[in-house]
Amino acid sequence: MQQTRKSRQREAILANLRARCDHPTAMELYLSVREEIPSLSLGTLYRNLKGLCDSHQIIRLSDGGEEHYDACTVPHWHIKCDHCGRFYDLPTPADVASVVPTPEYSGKIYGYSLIFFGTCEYCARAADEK
Amino acid sequence: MQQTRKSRQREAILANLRARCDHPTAMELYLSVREEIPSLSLGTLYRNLKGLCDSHQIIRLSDGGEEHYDACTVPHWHIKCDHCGRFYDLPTPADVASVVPTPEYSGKIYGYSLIFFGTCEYCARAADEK
DNA sequence: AACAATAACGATAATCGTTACTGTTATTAT
DNA sequence: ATAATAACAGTAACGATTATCGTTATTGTT
Repeated sequence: MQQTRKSRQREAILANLRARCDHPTAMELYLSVREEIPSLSLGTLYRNLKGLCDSHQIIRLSDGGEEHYDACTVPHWHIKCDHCGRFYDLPTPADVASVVPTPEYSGKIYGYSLIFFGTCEYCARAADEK
Repeated sequence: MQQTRKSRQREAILANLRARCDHPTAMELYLSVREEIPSLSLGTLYRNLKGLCDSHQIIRLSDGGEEHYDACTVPHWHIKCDHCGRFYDLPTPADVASVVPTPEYSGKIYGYSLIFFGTCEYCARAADEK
């Protein structure tokens, strides 16, 4: 069995991720949590991220390359910026469940990931200013 | 400049991917194309996959772990199976562009990736039979 | 409160998909 | 045919993630 006991490390990781508005990579999160727990091991971070994902306390965002993590588990959409590679939340319809219909399928579907591609507002603005 | 000349290798890779209905990983595609061109190098495969993606001739499907590739560039949705890890096409609304609205956003959005999660019909059937 | 069982840790090695490098081959324009 | 160089095969390097292992800390039980 895993993650049956509480640990200072896991609580710090989850608290850190919840406190921020970006969608950090494992390394970004690692460097940040290390400011509170300098002895934190990278293996511990990955192990806890995996457990937190498995227990649906956090969400993993994928688009090739590094994974990003999000502590907000309410269904919402993201944009992945081509320039800076970061993920940002998008204003998501309140009735999000009815906007994207679950397709007819003989298997089982329990959720989805919707990632828009483009240029984030910050990179777009920077490009305009050139 | 890249991919200005044609090559037997790239043509074989693209033809192979177009001829199949699954969404193979790089290694699955590699093993398959090697049956036609035994000398094919893995580096050549990756280099061409990258170029074909950049020129929008094929699509890359990501959900952590390995990348999968799809030669069908018409917008359509996928399901990623939790059990076997494979991607499958989903019946996608004909008016797909109007189903998912492009969110209000001050950056630029040019497309999206919609991946449903669940159990594919084959794995779901196998589980029922136990 | 001390003890025993073991989940979780820190440190580090291993894994593995992907990318980069290097000398050779093949395509394309002249 | 020739020259320029894109693309290749083979292989080394890279980097994010996972696994291993001996130690530490949490938790239920005396």
